[in-house]
Amino acid sequence: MDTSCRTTQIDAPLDDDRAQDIAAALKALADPTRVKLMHRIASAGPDGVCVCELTVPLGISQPSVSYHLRILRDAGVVGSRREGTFAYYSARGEALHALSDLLVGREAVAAW
Amino acid sequence: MDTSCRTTQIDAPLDDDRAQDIAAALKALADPTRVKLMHRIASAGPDGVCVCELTVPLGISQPSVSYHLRILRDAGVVGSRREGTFAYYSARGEALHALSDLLVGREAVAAW
DNA sequence: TTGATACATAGAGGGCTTTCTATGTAGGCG
DNA sequence: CGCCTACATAGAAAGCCCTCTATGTATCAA
Repeated sequence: MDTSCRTTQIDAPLDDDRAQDIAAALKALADPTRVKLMHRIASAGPDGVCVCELTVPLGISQPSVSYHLRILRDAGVVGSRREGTFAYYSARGEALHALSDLLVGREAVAAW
Repeated sequence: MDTSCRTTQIDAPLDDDRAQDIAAALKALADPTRVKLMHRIASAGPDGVCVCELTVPLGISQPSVSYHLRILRDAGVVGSRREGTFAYYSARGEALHALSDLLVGREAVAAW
């Protein structure tokens, strides 16, 4: 008897580059500190939050906050704006929606 | 003149444990290999996909596939079922929806 | 029982991540 | 100018993640 696996797999495999991009976006959010940052940033209005409001309550050093904010910004999930010596970060709902849709297969480009 | 930061921050901070949980769930998906696995698993029907269908096309060793499948299962985004010597993995839409809702602030429990 | 197949687990190695301290840059005030 | 504040960057140390090979467990067939 033939005992080999018989699952039929018809779907095209997910492109390497696309998988990388998706993973990179998710990775940006996949850290407790950044989750907390996003919480604070997104719960602020569209004007965003001043960085100085983020440093103290998180219990990590200011450079660490800058490090994480950069990652969030590079991933496109937050935007930044300077005003004098202050920097304000705000959530980019567009990017978050795209990721959200991806998770439930609502994405235009085939995801999962 | 007072140049101190004036952003008002009224929201309650996000709980450490909750931030950890959210980050852990996202982290499970935040890897190119696991993104590809999810793509294949979710594009299969509710019966799931046989592991043997996942090992070959991903270009990594079988133990590595097992490693990633375990992470996805521990995170609750996939379920597994045994049938003889074969194992079938299927997507858990419920968990994926919860994460999806979280990203856009549609979550019942305060997130961001 | 003996052997083969499917999958999981263990342990090691290399690379990436996150943290810190120290320093750099830029704007506002006197 | 000279100093202070707000934020970013650099470099080092510690820990985690992902990969592999080797081995273990379970099911099925002969």
